[in-house]
Amino acid sequence: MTNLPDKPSLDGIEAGLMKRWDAEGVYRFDRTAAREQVFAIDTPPPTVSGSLHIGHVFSYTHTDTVARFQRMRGKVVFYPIGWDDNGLATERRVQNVTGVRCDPSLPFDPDFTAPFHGDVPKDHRAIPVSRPNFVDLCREITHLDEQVFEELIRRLGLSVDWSLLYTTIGERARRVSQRAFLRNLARGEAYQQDAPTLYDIDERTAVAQAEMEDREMPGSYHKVAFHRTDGQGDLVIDTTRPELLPSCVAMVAHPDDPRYQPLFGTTVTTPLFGVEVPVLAHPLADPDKGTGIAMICTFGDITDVTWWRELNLPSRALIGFDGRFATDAPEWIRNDAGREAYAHLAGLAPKQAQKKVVEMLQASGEMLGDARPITHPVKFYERGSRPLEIVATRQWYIRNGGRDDALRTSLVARGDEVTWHPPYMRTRYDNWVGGLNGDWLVSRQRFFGVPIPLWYRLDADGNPMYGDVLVPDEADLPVDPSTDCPAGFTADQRGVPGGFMGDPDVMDTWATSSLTPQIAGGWNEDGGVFDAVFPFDVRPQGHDIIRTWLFSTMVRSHHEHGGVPWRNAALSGWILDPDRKKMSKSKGNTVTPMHLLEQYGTDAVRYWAASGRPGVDTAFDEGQMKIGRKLSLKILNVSKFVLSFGEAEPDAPVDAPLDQAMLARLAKVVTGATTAFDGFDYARALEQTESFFWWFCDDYVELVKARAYEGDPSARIALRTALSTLLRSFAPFLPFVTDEVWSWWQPGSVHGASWPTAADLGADAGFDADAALDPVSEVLALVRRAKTEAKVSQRAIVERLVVRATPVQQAAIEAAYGDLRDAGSVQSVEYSTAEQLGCEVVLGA
RNA sequence: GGGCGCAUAGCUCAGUUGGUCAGAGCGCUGCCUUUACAUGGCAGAUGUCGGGGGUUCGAGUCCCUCUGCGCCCACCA
Repeated sequence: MTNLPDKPSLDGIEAGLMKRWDAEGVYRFDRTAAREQVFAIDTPPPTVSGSLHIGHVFSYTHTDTVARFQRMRGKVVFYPIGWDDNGLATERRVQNVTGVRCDPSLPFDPDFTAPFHGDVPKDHRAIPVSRPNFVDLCREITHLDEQVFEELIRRLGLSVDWSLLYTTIGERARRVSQRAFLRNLARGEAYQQDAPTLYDIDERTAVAQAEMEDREMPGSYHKVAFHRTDGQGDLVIDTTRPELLPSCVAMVAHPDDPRYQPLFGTTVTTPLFGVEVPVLAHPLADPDKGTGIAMICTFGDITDVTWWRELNLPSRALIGFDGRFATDAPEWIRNDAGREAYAHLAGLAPKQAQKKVVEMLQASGEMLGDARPITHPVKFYERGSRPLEIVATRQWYIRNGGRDDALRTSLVARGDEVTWHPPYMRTRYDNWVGGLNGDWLVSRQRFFGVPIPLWYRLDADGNPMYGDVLVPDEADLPVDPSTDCPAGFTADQRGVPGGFMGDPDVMDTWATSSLTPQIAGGWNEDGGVFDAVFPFDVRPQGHDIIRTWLFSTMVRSHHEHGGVPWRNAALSGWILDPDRKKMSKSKGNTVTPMHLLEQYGTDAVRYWAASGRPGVDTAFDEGQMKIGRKLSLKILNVSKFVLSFGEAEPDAPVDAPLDQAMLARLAKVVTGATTAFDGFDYARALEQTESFFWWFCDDYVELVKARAYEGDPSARIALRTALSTLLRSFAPFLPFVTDEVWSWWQPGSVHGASWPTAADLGADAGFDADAALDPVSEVLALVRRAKTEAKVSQRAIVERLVVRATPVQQAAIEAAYGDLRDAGSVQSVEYSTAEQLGCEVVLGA
C-alpha cells in the first residue's frame, strides 16, 4: 500500500492522530504484563492550581520520548498521569477566584453558592464558609483547571495512558495516603509531639523544613543593656528582635569567651520588664557575632530552640497562632513597670511591637545608640508573605533521619540504589539528607487535603487525650474524622466528655504525593497493578524538588517496602527566561505553550524541548522552534519523494556500494541512538538521528535519485529501508509527522512499530561507512561550490572533473561515480593522486 | 561559611574515556525559479573554547588557581 498526498502538510494533523491513538489504544497499559516486561514511569502530577508553562512542556517531553522509545523497544510502558490538586496552593486559588475563606467552625450550608467566579473585586472581604462548603468549592475549581491541563497534555502528544489518571485528592489517593500513614504509625515511624514548630501566622499552619526558604530582609541591630543583679553595671547585647525581650529566658555566651566567663552562673534583669534571667554558656554562641553574648527568647529562631532544649530553659511564649502578642501580661513579668511596659505590646504584631519596644528602650535609656539597619536572611514559608514564627504546637511527624543517624545513613545509602541522570544530582540528595535537622512534619492546619485518619478519646472533662489514639480499620479507608466516627462510638459522642474528637488536621501535600508510585500503581487496591510496576523504572522530575518530592518518596518507600521506589531518577533542567531567570508564575515571566503549539506545531515544540540536555537549564529561545518546524517539514517532503519511486521487487539485493555504505552508516546511528536512549539521553539520540537525516537528504537522496527514477532496485530498497528506519527513530520526538507519513505506506501506528536495530539494516558491522561516503560527499560539495561561485545553476554541466585524492579515496569516489555523475551533471572524470582531497571543476559553456 | 553546576561564534547550545574538536542551528552574506521541499535548496564569513599557571609529544577536553554567573545547604542572636 502506498497512498501519497499530492500536497503534504503539517497543518492540523494533530487532531486526527490524537483521535486515532485514543481509538486504537496505542498507549494503553497491558495489565497482564509481568514486571520484567514493564517500563514504569512515576510521572510528576502537575499542580493544577498553577498553570502549565513552557517549562512543563520541556520536561514532560523529555519523559515522553523515553516512554515512546521503551514502548517501541517492546516494553509494556506504564505511563500514568495525575493531577496534584490537594493542598494549600489550591486553597489559595479557590479563595482568590471565589472570594471565600474557610472557617471550620461554621456549619455546612447546602444552599451555598460562591459569590464570585474569577473576578473578585479588590475591596471584597472574604466570605467565611464551612469546611465542607469550602472543600466542595475546591473540588469544583480544580475540576475545571484539570480540564484545561488535560487539553494541553493531550495537545503535547504525551503518550500517557489516560485510563490511569489519578488526583492527589481523589478517593484512591486518600485511601493510599491514609493507609500508608497508619502503617507508619503502627511501626512507630509516625509520631506526634508537642514542640516548637515553624509556623506561618498568615496561613495559620505549621510548615516543614523542606518548605522553608530564606529571604533577604531589611532589619536592624539594636544594642540593648541588661542589668547585672550584682550591681556591677550592664551587659550589652546586640539583637535584631528587641520585641522579644519580654520572652527572654536567659543570656548565653561561648564557654571559652574570657569576657563573659566571670558572669556564668550570675543573673541579669531584662530592660523594661525587669525579669531576672541567668547568664549561661553554650558552644553555639559565637564570640564574633554582635557583642558575643545573646539573649535567648521563646523563640526568635531555631538556635533559640536548640538552647531552650539543651539548657533546659523555661518556655515564655507570647506570640500566639494569630501572630500577635498575648493580650494579658504574662505571670513571669512581676514588677509594675514591667507590666505597664507590656501593656503597650499586648495584641500587637511583631513588627509593630518592635517599634514600640525600641521607643520605650530609647525613653528609658536602655538602648545604646540608634538602630543600625542591615539586611539579613529570614526564614519564610516558601508560599508565605511574613516571616515564620516559632510556636509550640502538637504536630504529627514521620521519621526521616533528621533525628536518627542510623535512619539517615540508610536513606543516604538508598541513594546508591538509584541511578541519577545526570549523576551529579546525587550530591544534592546527599546534601539535603545529611543536613536535616528534624523529622518530617506532616500535619497541616488546613482544609483541602487528606485528613489525618485519627480520633482522640476525650476525658471526663472533655479534653482530648492525645495519647489515646483511635485508628480506623484499613478496610474503612478513606475516612474523614470530622464526619466519620471511630469504631465503638456514635456520632452523638463527638466532642462530649468521655466521647471522642477527630484530628482536625490534614496531611501535608507532600505526604500524599510522596506516594505517587503507590497511588498510580494501586498499592493494595482493587484492580491495582502494583507488583507489575514497583519499583518503578524512572522518576522524572525537576531538580528543585529533590528535597521534597524525591526525598519524601524515598522515605515512604524505605519505610513501607524496604527498598527504593525507582531505579532511575531523571532530573530535568529549568527553562529560563532570556535574562536567565527561572520561569515561574510568581515572577510573571512565563511563556504559555498553547500559542507556540499552534504556531509551530506540536512536533516543532517537542523538537526544541528534546534538544535540551538532561538536567541542563536552558534559556527559552523561540527561534529554536523554527528548526523543529523545518525538520518536520523536511521529513514530510523527503518521505513523499522517497515513496514516489515505488516499491522494488522484495527480494532484490542492495548491491550498490553507496547504498550499502548509507545503510551501514545508518546502522551506526541506530546503535548510537539506542545506547543514548538506554541512558535516558534523549537529546543525544535525537542529535545523532537528525545529523544523519540531513546528510541523507542533502547528499544521499540527491546522489541516488537519478538511479531511483530509473527503477534501480538497490536504490529503491535502500531508500525505503532508510525511510522506515528514520521514521521510527524520529517517532519518539516527532510523534505526529512520523505517524502521518507512516500512515501513507504502513499499517498501524508508527508508535506501535518496533524500534529499529542495526541488524534490521543488514549492515556489516566492520564496514567503514565514513571511508566510503565522506570522499563522495566532499566531491559533491566541491562541485556545488564551483557552480555557486560561478553563479550558475546547480544543474549546469561539468565538462570535466579532475579529482585529486589518495588511492583509497579515489576507489570510494569511483565506486559511486555513476551517482556523482548524475547528481552533478558531470561529463567526464579524471583522477590524480594527492594527500589532500581536491577537485578541479571545468564547467560547460 | 560549605557543596554543586555553568562560563565555547552576535544568539541558543553540542563537543562521552585528551590526538581532523574548533562544531550545529538561528541570525548574517551571496547564489540558485533544480520536475520532494521557496514554510525551500546550495554555498560563505564569524571564535586568543572566561583569565593565569601546570601535567603531556599533544588540552575546550586532566590538575591547581583566580574571576563572573546560577542553584542547593548552613545556628541568620
